[in-house]
Amino acid sequence: MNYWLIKSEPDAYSWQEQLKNNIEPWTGIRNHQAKKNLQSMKIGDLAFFYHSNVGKEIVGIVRIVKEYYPDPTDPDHKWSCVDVQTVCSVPVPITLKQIKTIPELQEISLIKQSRLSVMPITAEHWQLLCQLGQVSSHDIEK
DNA sequence: GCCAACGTTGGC
DNA sequence: GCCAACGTTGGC
Repeated sequence: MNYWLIKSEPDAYSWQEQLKNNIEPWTGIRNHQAKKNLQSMKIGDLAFFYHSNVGKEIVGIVRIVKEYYPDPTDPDHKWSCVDVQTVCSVPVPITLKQIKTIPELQEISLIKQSRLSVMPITAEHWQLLCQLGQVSSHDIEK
């Protein structure tokens, strides 16, 4: 079981839309490092849903429900995507500002590689972030 | 293969 | 709106 964080600009695709859609193909990734991360995702993996640019906070949790397959939005058929399903909202959204104040979280890619849109999160960081967001373990059971 | 110029992301 | 950090393109 791996943990991830995926970014979306709410102007382009927001958590509110994700709540409505429930299952959504995570398309449009056009960066090699992000692609590598998408490729490593397994069914059942969990990912934080982060609002970049507007909000700048972790607002939800999704589960990977379909592994790496060709991105239908790529005319060149070079890039791929995964499907994610809504798991739950984060009761208390975790802001970037807050993350920056926590010494244990200074190493996460969200801070160290601010441009990366799909990144791994360690189990330790995942647990800590869940505590901060007051996500109960009951919320993320299958 | 190097590097300058340019484009994009995303925080501030 | 600005800018830092990348990524990409194209001339040499």
